[in-house]
Amino acid sequence: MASRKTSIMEAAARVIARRGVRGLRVEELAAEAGVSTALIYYHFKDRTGILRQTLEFINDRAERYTTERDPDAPPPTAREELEQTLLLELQDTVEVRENSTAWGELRASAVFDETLREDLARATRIWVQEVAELLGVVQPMSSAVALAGAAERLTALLEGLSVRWLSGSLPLAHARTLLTEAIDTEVARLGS
Amino acid sequence: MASRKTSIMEAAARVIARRGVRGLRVEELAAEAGVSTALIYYHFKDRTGILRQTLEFINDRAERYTTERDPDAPPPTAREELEQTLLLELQDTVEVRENSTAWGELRASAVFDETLREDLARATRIWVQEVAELLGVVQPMSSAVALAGAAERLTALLEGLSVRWLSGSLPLAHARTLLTEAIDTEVARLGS
DNA sequence: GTCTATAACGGGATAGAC
DNA sequence: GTCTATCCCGTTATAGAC
Repeated sequence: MASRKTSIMEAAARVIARRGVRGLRVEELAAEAGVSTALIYYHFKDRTGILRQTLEFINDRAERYTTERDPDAPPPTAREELEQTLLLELQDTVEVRENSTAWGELRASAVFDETLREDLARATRIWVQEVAELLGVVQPMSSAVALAGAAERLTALLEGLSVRWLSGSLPLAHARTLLTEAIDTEVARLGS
Repeated sequence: MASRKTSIMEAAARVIARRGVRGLRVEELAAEAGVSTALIYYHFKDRTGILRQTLEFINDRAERYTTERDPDAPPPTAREELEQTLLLELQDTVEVRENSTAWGELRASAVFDETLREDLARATRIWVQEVAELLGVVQPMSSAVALAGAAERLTALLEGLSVRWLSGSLPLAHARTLLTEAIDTEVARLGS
């Protein structure tokens, strides 16, 4: 049973996807959640508290959708797993949109907010490491440096494609194609 | 002689680089420019006017630094020109920082602001086209589609690397290395 | 826990003198 | 053209009833 607090965070995720972190108005959030602003301040200390806890909430959800998989399907090959992991972030579903939007906002905000940088850098490092490991399974003979480089390029490219998609400069299908081709290229590069 | 208005826009560029488009406070801009807020409203109709004209001003400057070149140096090869064009955006100079920051802000804002999207998409298209043409000189046998794809990947990657740099997740030198390697890879891909 | 009503404040914008 | 002083509104945050 989703608690009141949880449903407020769900509403906050929707508002953030619509207005951005910096565009979130407590009053709009209250309307979206169907509660009063006072209740929001009761559950979250202040505006910053709303943001902090909601971003954490969104991050937890992201881990879920990133790892969930149909239990009856044949186990994916390493290459398939790599593609799926990366392409998952380029999907037009509510959750992915909310998550990518929030991530992009976090990234953009960190340019001007020192306090966000460490968290963001750490999360980025973990993500890059994850992709590097998948690449290592696909191309086991590659050096650690080469794997790290490929992973950094692929994840940075994904971030770039993602904002272009969300900002209306690139159709989703095309973004997916471009990313798939980049994966091909990087895998080939590691193999040569 | 830089007019008062111009020096306000220069100050605005600095404030934007420090606080972002959405973080610009007219009062802070006034302090930075050493004038009163009223004078700012005298020269620029309103906050939006400040932003519009300053972004235009920044854009004009960008074209200058993108195309300026030492007249005594030997003419660059097509490959060099390609690398220089892209790597120019990854430099720790005041102007590039201001410009990349502003571009990133524009990109991030467009996710939530319909009115920015068209301009941004057009600017992106022009930039991609430019890079595609340079790639075409390096690899003349490539199809238009392949060139466009490579250009889209390289410019999207550059945007991704740029925010990572500005948000403190990636040292500048490393970003440059990653981009150079990506250029290598894309050029090789076109040649194969 | 949840609401209504309102205080408090930050920041955009303007009036009017010089 | 430029300043000082100030208005005014949107938004965050809280007081107090239920």
